[in-house]
Amino acid sequence: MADWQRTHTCGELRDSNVEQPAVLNGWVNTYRNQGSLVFIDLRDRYGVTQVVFEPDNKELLEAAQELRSEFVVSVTGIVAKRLPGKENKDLATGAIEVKARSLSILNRCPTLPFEITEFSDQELANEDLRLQYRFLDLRRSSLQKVLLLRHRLCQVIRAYLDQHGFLEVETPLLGRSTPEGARDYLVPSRVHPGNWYALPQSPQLYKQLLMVAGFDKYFQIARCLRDEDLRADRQPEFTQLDLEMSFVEMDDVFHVIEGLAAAVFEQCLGVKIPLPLPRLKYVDAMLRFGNDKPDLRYGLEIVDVSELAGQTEFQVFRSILEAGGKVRGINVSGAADKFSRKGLDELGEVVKRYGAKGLAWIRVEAERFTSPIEKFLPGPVQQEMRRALNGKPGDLFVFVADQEEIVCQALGNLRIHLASQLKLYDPMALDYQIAWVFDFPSFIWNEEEKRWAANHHPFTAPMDEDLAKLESAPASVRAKAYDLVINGYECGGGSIRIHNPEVQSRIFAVLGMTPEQARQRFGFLLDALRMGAPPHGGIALGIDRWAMMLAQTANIRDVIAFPKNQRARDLMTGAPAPVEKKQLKELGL
RNA sequence: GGGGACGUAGCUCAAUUGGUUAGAGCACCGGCCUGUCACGCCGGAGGUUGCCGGUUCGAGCCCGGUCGUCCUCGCCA
Repeated sequence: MADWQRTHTCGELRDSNVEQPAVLNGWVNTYRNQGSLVFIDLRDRYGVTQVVFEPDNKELLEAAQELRSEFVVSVTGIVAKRLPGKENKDLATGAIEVKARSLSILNRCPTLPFEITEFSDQELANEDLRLQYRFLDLRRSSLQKVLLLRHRLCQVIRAYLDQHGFLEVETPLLGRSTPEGARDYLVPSRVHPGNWYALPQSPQLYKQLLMVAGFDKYFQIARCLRDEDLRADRQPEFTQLDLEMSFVEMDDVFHVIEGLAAAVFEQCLGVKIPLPLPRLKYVDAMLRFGNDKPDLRYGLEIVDVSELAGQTEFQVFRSILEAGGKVRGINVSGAADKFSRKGLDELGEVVKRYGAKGLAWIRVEAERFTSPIEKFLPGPVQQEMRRALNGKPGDLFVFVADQEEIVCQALGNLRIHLASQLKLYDPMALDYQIAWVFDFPSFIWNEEEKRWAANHHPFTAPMDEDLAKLESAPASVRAKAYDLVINGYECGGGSIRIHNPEVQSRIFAVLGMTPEQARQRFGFLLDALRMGAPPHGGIALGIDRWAMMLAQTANIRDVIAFPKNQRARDLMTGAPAPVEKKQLKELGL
């Protein structure tokens, strides 16, 4: 061992180490020069330890005075109890300090583009600057904590699934493009000019083939790539816990994942998740929350008042109902005096962003309503309305009338907006409302391409009782598909798969694929289904989003060591970047 | 591709209605300091107000364009 190498980390020295010699390696976190006395806080990923340079060794003191933030140093010294009253209770190592005997500067550091040390009252530097120098940003303790949490998450998953008999298997990154679904990232083949690999959107087909091969419990922590536009919770490459089981139905998948979720929150955060998790049908989620991934940390449920609206004299309501639309509302409890006319106008702007024409509102008072539409509401209807929305004096009712899809979108997003504006939940509380959403429709109509598209993916099994309606009424076919929702984020999704080649062929047909196209694209799957495929199903959990939940951040870049920016660029390396002509030539491009 | 927000010192921000030499804190440099811990005190340096153009006696501020970043709609089986 070289004489500069550490004997302890910067987070481990305690009272019990007093009078022992120690060598610490780390970064100068802060530097305090008092003339004849220099203190430095030495930092590594385990913690911070105070080192003191005293005047008895003039040469060493002078060397210490050269130190600056983020120098990498090795300090040899003796662990000492701090002077009485000088302990630092904010520091795990705060009872002691290291009295330096020698100092070796392993590397110097210029003034950095931004400061590493985080202060509560100082904003972080711009994110693009921090992404450009991600290796510096990652020195921040809050990011180190997040990556630690993410590591713990993956360790808990591996341990749990191993204990439950799951086998971790890797599947290819270079595969075949499947035109259904997201846009593929393509990789040109040098050996086969004009031919292309696609990077996987998910290991979906491979894991099904593993089931056919008999690996009845499989998992993989797999990178997935989709060439679509980014969001605060979406990166072009992301990580899924991909999992599949044979001889199972929905409840079996739910059971495994519920146990896993409980283990994750217990072991990562010490939070107990009550099981079984609540289950919500898709139609109910859309009705009550306007959203298939509802945030269940707060109320503000949506109530259908179409029938009552039909009994009013309000032409806006009546004409929309006659056109087959819906009128739905939310009781914003106790909010009657929290919104001025201007505030209500702003809520109207929110719903307009989602296609609604406007927002009707009622302030609930003891005896009557105050509202621009009050005069259109007969007394008995007002009483019924009050009852339907469980209105009390001081409440605010808001309504959107439109086609059902727009009502859901508008009120669903208004609900989210209101909850945030009225602070109906604490984003920093360890409050996790986890639920299953199931009973999804199998197909959605793609107006642009004038065809049915798979709502989940084309390998999702329809409900047995809906099989007969596959060709005659695709819209009414429900799927054996399910999503796992945490605090308003879709954190997982899966399904029972089709294991019957005929059903699979019928699905391809509904999706507008000719048998020849189906065979050309998915022949290997159809063969596999013919050759002894067991019933199977599974799920994929979004690891990045789980990490976001654990870390309580709304930004996916916070939980990825080297993320892309919103325009899919890596600001640190500059990728994507041009390549040499020679490289293109080799690829026949 | 559409909508919105933002861009001022190395960093975070300020700059009244368009009006003097664009300020502050942190960081940086020099000096002082024997118990600091976001040390303190004194002094100093640091600016193409993203970029281009326009309006004006005068632009950080108004207008047009452009670049960049974030949020969002579309998209994400």
